[in-house]
Amino acid sequence: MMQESGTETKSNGSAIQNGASGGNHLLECSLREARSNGETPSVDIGAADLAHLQQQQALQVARQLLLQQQQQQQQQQVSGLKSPKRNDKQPALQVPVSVAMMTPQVITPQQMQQILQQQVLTPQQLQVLLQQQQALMLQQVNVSLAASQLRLGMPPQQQQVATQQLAFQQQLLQMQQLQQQHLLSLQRQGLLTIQPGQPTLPLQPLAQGMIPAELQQLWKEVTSSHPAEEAASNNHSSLDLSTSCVSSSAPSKTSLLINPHASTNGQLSVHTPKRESLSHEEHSHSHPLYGHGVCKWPGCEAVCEDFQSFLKHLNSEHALDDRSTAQCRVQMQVVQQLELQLAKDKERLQAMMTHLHVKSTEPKATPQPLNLVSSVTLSKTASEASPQSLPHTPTTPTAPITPVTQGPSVITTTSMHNVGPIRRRYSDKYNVPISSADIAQNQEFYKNAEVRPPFTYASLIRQAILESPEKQLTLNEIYNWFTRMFAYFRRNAATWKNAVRHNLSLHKCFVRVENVKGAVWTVDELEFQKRRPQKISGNPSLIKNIQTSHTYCTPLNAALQASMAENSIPLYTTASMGNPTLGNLASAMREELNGAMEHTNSNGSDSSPGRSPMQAMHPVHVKEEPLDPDENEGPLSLVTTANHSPDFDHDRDYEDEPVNEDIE
DNA sequence: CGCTCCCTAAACACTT
DNA sequence: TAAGTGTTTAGGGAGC
Repeated sequence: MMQESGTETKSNGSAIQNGASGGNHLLECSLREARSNGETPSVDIGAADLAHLQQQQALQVARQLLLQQQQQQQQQQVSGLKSPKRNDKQPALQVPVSVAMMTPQVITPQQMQQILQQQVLTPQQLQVLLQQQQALMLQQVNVSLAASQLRLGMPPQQQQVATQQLAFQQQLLQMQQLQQQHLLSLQRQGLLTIQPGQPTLPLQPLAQGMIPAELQQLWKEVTSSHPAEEAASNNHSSLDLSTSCVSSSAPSKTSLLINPHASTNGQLSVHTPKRESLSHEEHSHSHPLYGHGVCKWPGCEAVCEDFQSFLKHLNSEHALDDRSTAQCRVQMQVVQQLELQLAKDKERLQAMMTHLHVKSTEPKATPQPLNLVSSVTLSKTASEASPQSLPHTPTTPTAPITPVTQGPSVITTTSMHNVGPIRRRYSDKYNVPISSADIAQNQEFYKNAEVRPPFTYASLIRQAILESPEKQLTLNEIYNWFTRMFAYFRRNAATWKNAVRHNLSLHKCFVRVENVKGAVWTVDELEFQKRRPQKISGNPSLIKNIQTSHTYCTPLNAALQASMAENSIPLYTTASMGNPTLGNLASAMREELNGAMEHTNSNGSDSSPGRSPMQAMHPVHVKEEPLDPDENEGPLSLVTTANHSPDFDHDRDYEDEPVNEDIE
């Protein structure tokens, strides 16, 4: 029925311009890529810095204990965050290290030693304290996350801040990695032994009042029994420390100088006072305790002109004595606790990933959730996420997640690639909002698992087209996109291809543009938006989650985004293709949701002020085929970055598979 | 219950 | 002629 008019519309629509935002797109993609790789824009953290971090932790531990002893009970849940305002112009996460330095604590080296020698630092205590500190950091991260989520609605300056916060998060990750390396090295050296039975404490949401700076101070006091030297090193120390601690908060500013020498996997302190080892390492300028002209002994940071002087300093100041021993012990425990914590976090991560992967299958009450994922691809996906994880997830469903993710019944193709069409799946998902996390994850997931994506053909087609540099694709290219992005579509080509064609013809939102070489398909965003409204209306949960800020064509990017928009979020506009960073993906998604909300409210009245889908979107008359049959790389790469899945490469498989057979 | 969406299947015409 | 591309029609499930 709509056909007739549709046909005409289509031809007309083709006259529109082609919102080629390719340039932007690429740029942003590269940005995203960088971020997604965990690369910190302007800052690097060296092992030395890591060492500092650990030192601080140790200090905190020690001090904490002292306090505990002195005042019986500690107000464990101190006022949450040290840094109240995150939205300030200042990098939200500044750790007042330098400030702390000026306010010496009252812990003498003797005290510290005492503590250490008395074994006051039980693993549990250490862990608690460490966790508290970590919690603080996590809080900071969360805050920054929250900030980033709001970014879209922020003024430019604030967005910068948010960006910095992102950088901070990445640094944290880096630090964790480094710490891990460090721990491993320690283990190798036999300096660290892990007690298996050690209880692990749950990460506490609220951080103790202690801040890194204080720890730093503590360390200082404990270690610096040499006023003169301390004075000399003070400058440095404060600088270095700020580096290690604060760097994150002000990446751009601080621009940490990580000395290359110090990049020795953080085999710091533990390496200590062994002369043999010293001489051993003498010939290598990369002494773990020496870097950047500074002694890297925990809390020391004495300036040493050259390696020789450093050795001298090391032997004289950090000889085998009680103090050094105590410090070493602290360090060991710190490391140990960190390791435990790391293990725990890893476990948690596994569980999370497992849950996310399986969850989609849960709702279906499928006999074998795991099997949903094709045996072939599963291995891949699963292995990435978690080794053995998948199986036990059923139990994990947590309140927040499970309900939300419930919708998309994943149809397994595994055994059913012949079975093919499973209808209800779609209906299920329609009303189920897909969380950003889901999407992000699912993207990879669908690429590898032969699970039917919970998106309509229309949305997928649209996404495919929008992701292409020219915002237009030939039918064949669309096919390719499907097979690349979804393992599921590497099967039953006849079926889904027919569906694709059907959708292209049926929906007015898809405009066919005649080309010299043939025809390409473009998206008429307006039309597309029009048909969205109804679906979403029934999505209370979605609406609930939606916050505010209308986003104009937020920068959602990934293929998923489109799908997302399709399924639950109407507002998606191409104009938004210009996209921010991966880090903002989540926030972007949220924005998307917001948009959807509004859209819903306005019920398709594509009146969103900020966006102008048509302009940005509409295909211009195409005179020449933008993409070669095999030019899929173009759109593909975009997708890849967009998906923030750096490892997109690994889904090469799609190429060898059916794709070829389908595509001549 | 009717409407609308969406999916799948398939027939048919046209083009390459 | 075969294959690919587009268009239509039909039937069915599902949510509102």
